[in-house]
Amino acid sequence: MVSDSDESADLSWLLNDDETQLSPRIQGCSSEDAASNSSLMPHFLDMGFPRKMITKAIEESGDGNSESVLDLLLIYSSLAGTTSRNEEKAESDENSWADDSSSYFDEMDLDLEMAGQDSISNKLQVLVKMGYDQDEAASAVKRCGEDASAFELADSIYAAQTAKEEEFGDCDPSSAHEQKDGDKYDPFLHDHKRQRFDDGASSSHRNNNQRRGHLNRAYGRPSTTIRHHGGGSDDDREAELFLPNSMVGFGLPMDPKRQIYRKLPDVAQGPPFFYYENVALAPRGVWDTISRMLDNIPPEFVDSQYFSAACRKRGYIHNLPIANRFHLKPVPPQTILEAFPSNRAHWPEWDKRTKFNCLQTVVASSKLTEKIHAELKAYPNPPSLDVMKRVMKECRKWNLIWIGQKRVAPLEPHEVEFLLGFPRDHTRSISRTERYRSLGNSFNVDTVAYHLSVLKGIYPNGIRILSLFSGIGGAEVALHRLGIKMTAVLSVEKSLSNRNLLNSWWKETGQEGELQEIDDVRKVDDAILECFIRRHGGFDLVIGGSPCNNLTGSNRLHRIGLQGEHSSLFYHYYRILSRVRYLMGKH
DNA sequence: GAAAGTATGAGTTCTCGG
DNA sequence: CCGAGAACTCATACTTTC
Repeated sequence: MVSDSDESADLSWLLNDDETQLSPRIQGCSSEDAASNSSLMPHFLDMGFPRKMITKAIEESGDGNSESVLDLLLIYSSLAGTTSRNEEKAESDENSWADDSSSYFDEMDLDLEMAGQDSISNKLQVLVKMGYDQDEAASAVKRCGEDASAFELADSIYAAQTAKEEEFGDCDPSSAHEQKDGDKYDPFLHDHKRQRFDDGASSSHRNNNQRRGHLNRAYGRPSTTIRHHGGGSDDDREAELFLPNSMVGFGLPMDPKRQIYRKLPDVAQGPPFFYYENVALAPRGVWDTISRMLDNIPPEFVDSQYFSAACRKRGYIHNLPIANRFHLKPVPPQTILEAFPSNRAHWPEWDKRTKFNCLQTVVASSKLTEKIHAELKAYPNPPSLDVMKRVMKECRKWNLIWIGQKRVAPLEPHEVEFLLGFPRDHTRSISRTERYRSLGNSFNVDTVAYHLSVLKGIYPNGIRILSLFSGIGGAEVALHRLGIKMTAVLSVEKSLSNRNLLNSWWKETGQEGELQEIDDVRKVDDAILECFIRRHGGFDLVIGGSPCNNLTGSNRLHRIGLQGEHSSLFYHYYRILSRVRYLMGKH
């Protein structure tokens, strides 16, 4: 859920005013002094990084440039699994950030090794608790080795079970390649054709071989990513973040058997629960960074085509339970013609689409649809293969529907609302252009509701939420449709018209809870958070999707990654979540 | 000044035939 | 296994219209 139209992000909260003059000054003096005197310190402290970590990062960065310092901090965080949550521990434990820089990485590695080495009996116990057979668990240990984490072991058992199912099940191997419309759910845990994400080194790291070596060694620990253990030794490879071939996440409502089990790192245990969303097809390394910042939790990649008649490939990082999810009712139409039956009469046979592509923020011009109409009128029915191909290309690109003989048109705003799971005319209060933009930036309600459904049992008396980048209120609508009462909502949204829209919806739907709206994530500080926590006792859920403008392929001009003007607001999501955890721990 | 209209690819993965 | 082509993507900048 993003409102990015006018969201101009600067990084002033982590930069100093005279940051440009900072580097020569730091280079001039030596080590600690420069670091501790640096005015970058308060900014990074504010983000929740431990003081010693920041000192180390400033020293190591050499040039004192805030971006490279931030990069280093991200790496350290991933190595140490450190967030502001264990800030006090890190601060008080002198050894955790030893002054001897030469031993720094060794210590990190040691810590991680220790963390990964639970006793075997403990792991077996966990697996049995997860519902696995003792024998299955034992043979998984044999397969994966004694160092494997409980999560890896569960992965292995699951893969073995699924392999067995496919071997003896009723799957027709010949149909395995007919998954054009994605009705075959590859359990992504043992999909060998998965796309590969970068190893986590951002472009600014690529020329630093030494640093990258450390990164490769430590990144993708069992606790953070799924790792394969094939039978042969050459099947073993470095753990990396993968984008699954079919994005079914941790299981789908219509396929309950394909659930996976996961164990979250202790630091990630809720409450507060959190839920973060962004585009799945981001530039290399982006999801690695986001995952590292958010407790090293692997993203759940889901294509909303499994929930509606439109594709929407998104990644979600959250610490919600994943057992006993349920589907929002009524289940929306799953194909284009089920969604818009009245268009069937005009739909030519040669348009084989059953799903729309991703609903974006702008729609086709009338000039284009007129051109298509003119072209089709000039030819007999059916048109030549060549014309057909050209028309279909435009139809797919712009999600056009057939509204008359040889006539196509873009979806109406209320049709987009319908496909995304919003009530009709949810966005009627804003201009047509703005409706398309806000809807294109929004959640798919059914998908998000499926993930959030587990909260219903946990919070029968209602939840208190912090909604960042609220947009048109996809999270709120999802919770409302699930029948989860919102006792208090702190919503942050840049666009005034979207804020008004959410406010109207809040009143119209008779919400009893309190809705507080803020216009900028950069304004969300401890004072605001503490005020809410004092009034309401805390937050149960921190939810939001930060701007994707600099990540999406649709952006031809500024697809520059997480450091982009808009997408860098992700760091505020991280900052605010960290502060919420810290402040709630204090109370 | 707000709203609507229009031209503007790259980067990456997927597909399929050899 | 490999390579060429198809397919897809929460958009931006500028102009025109109202």
